[in-house]
Amino acid sequence: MFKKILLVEDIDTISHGIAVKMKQEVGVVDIIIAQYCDNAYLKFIKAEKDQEPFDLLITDLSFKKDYRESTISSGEQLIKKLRDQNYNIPIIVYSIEERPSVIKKLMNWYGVSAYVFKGRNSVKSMINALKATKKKERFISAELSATLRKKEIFTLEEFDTILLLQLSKGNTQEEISVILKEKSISPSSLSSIEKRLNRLKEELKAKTTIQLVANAKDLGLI
Amino acid sequence: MFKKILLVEDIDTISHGIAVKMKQEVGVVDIIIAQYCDNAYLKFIKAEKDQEPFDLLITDLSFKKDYRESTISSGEQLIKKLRDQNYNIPIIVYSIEERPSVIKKLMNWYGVSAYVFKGRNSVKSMINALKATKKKERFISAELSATLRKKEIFTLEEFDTILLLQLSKGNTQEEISVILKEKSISPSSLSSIEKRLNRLKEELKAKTTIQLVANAKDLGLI
DNA sequence: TTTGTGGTTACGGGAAACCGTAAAAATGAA
DNA sequence: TTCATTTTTACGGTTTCCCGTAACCACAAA
Repeated sequence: MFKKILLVEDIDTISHGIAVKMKQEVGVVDIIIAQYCDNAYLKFIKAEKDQEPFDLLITDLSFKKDYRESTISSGEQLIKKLRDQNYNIPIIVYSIEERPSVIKKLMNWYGVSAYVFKGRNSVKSMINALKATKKKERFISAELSATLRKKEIFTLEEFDTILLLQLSKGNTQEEISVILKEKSISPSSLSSIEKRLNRLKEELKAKTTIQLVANAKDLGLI
Repeated sequence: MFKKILLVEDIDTISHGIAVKMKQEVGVVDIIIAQYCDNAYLKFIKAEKDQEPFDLLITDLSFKKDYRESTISSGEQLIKKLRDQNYNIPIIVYSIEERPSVIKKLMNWYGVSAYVFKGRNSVKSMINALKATKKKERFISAELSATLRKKEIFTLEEFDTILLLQLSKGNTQEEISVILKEKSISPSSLSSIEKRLNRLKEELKAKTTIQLVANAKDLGLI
């Protein structure tokens, strides 16, 4: 099994929980914890230079901001940075993120080997992810594999995002029309705005514009 | 220190992490973990009946939904249910929630004794929370106490909450008026609804009703 | 060229929201 | 009880939103 693991996770109880369980259940020897992405990157590079590289990276995606300023602020950025420098270390992502588009991107673009969902069975999932990764196989938590297959992904175009954001900022449709014209974004007419909002209402099953914005907020689209 | 603790937390790595650390650092004897609120409630009641009650409740606020159907779906609902039945067990909330209104509500309305923020230092915070609770003192994580003092908090009356919720569900003001009349909630006239919405818009600095609902969502008021 | 298609814009009528005013009802104190 | 104050309701006028229709434009296929 893996000997030296770099675990990137900001919430301390989670990293402790993982470390303990991994040692108990899988016999991992050495787990180094980093609470910031920047810190993780430095540790990774240092280990490479010292000829004592990590053989697995487990990372969260989102990290809380605090007083420290950071250049790498998300797990995705960390992964990208490593891949851009041609480090092919196997990576397991451990996150509450469940939007298919995000997961697909990680698996397909960055060659992440496993995606473990932070949930009620994540210890078992993590063990399976480790085993699969060891065998150079892919792994995705059971809770997600279903939704990944089923749900077609619904993403907003830039224009839709602008509309919803402007509405949530308190601008009327007419004001938005003016703003769009000023920025010379096309389309900008009131009609087009209305039409687009209608389409969005259908897609997000909203009766009123208020509900549309509320739903968009719930789904994390804005 | 506390002898028998009920820990309500859905993500298994977190509950493991807490359990391990609490036993190591504070010498807690017995930690029972519940991954669902319903389950937690049942365990709590059973312990009371068996004359072996818990002497502390530690709970998360938000829980993932899965195939199981649940009647209590959030930590707040669980707390409310216990308090409504006059159980005065000390409660520590452990959550990533950082909106002041939510925290204030828990501390003031439900008499939660400590609020621990899920972050990089939450183990230490949790230990301090336990100590404070033992001494019947209050405790709030350092990261939060600052923001709590600064921002003055705005809490809604029940009527306001109904309005905003109905709006976010896609009902028009007229429909809401009908609904209120059916439930014989006073006031129920369109005029009163309009007036109340105007007041809310002022208080939440919203230009439009859409922004009002969006802001309310951001602040965790609905 | 014509024709068709997809996207944008313009416009008009009806619905809902917005805003001010005033009457009616409820509340509370003397 | 009376009187004053607050809350709730009713109503009319204006704005914004909503929705259908139709014109306009660019582009591509025939």
